[in-house]
Amino acid sequence: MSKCENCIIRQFNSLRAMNTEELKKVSDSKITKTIKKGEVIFEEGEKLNGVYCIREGVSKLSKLSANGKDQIVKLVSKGEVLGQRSVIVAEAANLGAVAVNEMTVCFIPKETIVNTLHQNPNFTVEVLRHMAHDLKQADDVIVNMSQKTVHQRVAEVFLYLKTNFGEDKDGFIALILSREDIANLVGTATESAIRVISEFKKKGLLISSGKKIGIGDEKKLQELIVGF
Amino acid sequence: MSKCENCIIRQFNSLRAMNTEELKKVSDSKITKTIKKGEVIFEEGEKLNGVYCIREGVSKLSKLSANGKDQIVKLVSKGEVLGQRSVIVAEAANLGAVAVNEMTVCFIPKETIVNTLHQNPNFTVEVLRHMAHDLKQADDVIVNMSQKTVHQRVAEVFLYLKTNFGEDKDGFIALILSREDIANLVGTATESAIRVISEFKKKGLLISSGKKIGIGDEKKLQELIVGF
DNA sequence: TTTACGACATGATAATTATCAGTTTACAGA
DNA sequence: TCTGTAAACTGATAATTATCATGTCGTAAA
Repeated sequence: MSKCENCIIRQFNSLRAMNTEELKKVSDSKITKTIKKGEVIFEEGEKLNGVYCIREGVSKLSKLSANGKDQIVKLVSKGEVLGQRSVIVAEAANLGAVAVNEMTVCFIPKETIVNTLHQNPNFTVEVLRHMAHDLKQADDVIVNMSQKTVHQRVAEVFLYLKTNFGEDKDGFIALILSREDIANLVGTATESAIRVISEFKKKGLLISSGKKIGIGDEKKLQELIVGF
Repeated sequence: MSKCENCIIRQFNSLRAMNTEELKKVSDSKITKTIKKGEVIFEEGEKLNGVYCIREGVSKLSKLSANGKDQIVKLVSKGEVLGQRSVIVAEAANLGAVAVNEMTVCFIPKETIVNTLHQNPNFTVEVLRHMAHDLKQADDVIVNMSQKTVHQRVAEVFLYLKTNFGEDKDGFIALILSREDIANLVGTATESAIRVISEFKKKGLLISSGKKIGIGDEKKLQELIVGF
């Protein structure tokens, strides 16, 4: 079993504020699991017994709305921690988490987290910082959702995907998402998302090959987002 | 000058986790101000030198979007603290704050907050709890914005206003907002908001007299929100 | 290879929402 | 009281987006 003390993933999240002793506790109590593409990590409304530290892969956090479709609120990937919020406030998960691709995660029981929270102020402040960052991002998403058109939001999603997940050698975005996922991320109907993508392809703003999609003209996409 | 130790407002926010000594420091360093309706407390992008604890009145937190209108992200009122997020991560304010009505606030310098954050874990955890709550709410707003119609969002806003700000003796919501503010809260054009309000009035879902608006049929509004 | 199915795609149409233009109303200040 | 101005409102129309219906394509299982 690998040791958390040596895990480089830790550098990217709040666990880096833990001391050696605390990390040892985490290491001893953690359970590493692999999760297949499409598998549910936890459901909306589920009580969580711990958090999931992502070593590999990407998860979508989404919420089902009354009309039957689910809105993807955010994508979470390598180095980030899933379920932190719910564990801290000790309430049921507000969002559901599903694996977008094959994942490797470390499950850390809530006791380990909560104890450290009350004993190590540095850790608490670090978690607070992350949460503050998430909150800012969420506020920005609210503004985007309510003030931008579907065209602009689609453009934004692809630039976001590029900067956060990178490109392969052929210039396609490394993270493969279904059109439906893209639509759920944008907050629009799947058909609408497909239409906009086709339009962007025709105009050279995007390129694609099968399910792979890449940025064709980043500058034009940027211009489109801010409004011609 | 009134003492923070005796301030009941404190009971509602994270300051209640401070000890006597810390509260004394806050009390000594705080500046009480009154802010007139429509006045700016801080602007989007401004560096904050402290937080504002609201003793009286309501503030809207909003963000200007490229198309010229600003989206109200949330309303903050008595007992809540403004600017916490920006002070904690030491970065410029992401949202601007404007007084919706006459306000009384206590300005607390950032040093006082930051110092306590590093010294009193209970305080930090309490702030974290509040932030976690805000994050959940923000996530819910994202889902509402992208999945609900303008009609549903208008209905939701009025129920929200009723539960959070109460009603006067005639059954009107205690907080008076302009139609433009309501539109900015809903994330729609002012004319659209006005039209929906008129429609709801005709159907008896809302009642109104001048700028005052009240709930006419709470049950029907609820049904409308979840989708008949 | 054939079959079946799900994801992708496109057309036609309807529903929702924004925009523009103009009118009425409320109300603060002269 | 009169007057000017901002907010509230209404109508007509355009733009955006959703929905339904249908067709194509690729791929995995038989």
